[in-house]
Amino acid sequence: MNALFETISDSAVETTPCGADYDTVRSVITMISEDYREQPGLETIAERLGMSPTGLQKTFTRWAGLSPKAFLQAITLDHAKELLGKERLPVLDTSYELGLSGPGRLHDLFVTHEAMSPGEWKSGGESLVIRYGFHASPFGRSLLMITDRGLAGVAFADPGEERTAFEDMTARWPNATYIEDEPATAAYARRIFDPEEWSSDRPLKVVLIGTDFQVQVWESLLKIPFGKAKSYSEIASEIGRPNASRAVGAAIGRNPVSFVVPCHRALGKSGALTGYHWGVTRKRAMLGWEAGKA
DNA sequence: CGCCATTAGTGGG
DNA sequence: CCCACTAATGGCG
Repeated sequence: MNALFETISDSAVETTPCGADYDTVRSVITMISEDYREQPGLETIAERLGMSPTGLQKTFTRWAGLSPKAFLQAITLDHAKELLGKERLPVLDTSYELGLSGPGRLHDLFVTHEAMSPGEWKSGGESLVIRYGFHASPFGRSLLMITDRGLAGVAFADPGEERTAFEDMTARWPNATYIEDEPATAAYARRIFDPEEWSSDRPLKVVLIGTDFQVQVWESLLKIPFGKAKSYSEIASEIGRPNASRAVGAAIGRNPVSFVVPCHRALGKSGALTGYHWGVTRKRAMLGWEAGKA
């Protein structure tokens, strides 16, 4: 497929992922997945970005935990189908599965949640006080929004688009009071984006603000383990509306707590990445990033 | 067969 | 009316 990616052997790098790397990575992902006509190789991409191939390789690997080549494999249709995979129960070896349930969920961002129904945030969030701040994340700049009941919003922005992301979020609860409070949101940012900080002892408090249907869908997303995925129709069945897969898609698209409520783990039944509110490129990045940590 | 593109049916907001 | 869906269908290697 992309022969040039094989020319440079891996160099395992053990550094924590740095937010700035995402800009580089985003360009790479875009080039290899969207410029499919030319199929640029690592050397070409590095040149376009003004980097050396080895430098690019290092940056990419530091970010993803995966070489570009391996990353590419992790976001193919075949691999996506495997993520959807039918819980093939190894009938003979239950102990294996039990042993796996620990390490298998090692990398979950544990979340406790409560719902805030439209009745509660009536008239667009009249009495809702939301503090917000922008922070670096492995997926570009993120906008975090918190209430006294917990994390209410996570959005993403490409460079220069912060304003758009902010307006997107405030439009959801137009009458809420918004207070910039970066120090307050910074603690959340660290917790959310660094897997080292994930622990079941200290779950992250999230408040889901939406309709009953939406909240049901989002809760269902929270049950998908790290590094796995489900189809929209599976989720529809799970909440007892087997024919509502399209409505499920719409509800997932309205998920205000991106990444934390893992909307990137919802795929089309065929394994296709269909869509993502903050850009399919970012969805690819999240799935590939998870593949590198899983 | 497999891989598109098109169509019709779909349910929530 | 809009939509981050999907199963069915028909065309084309």
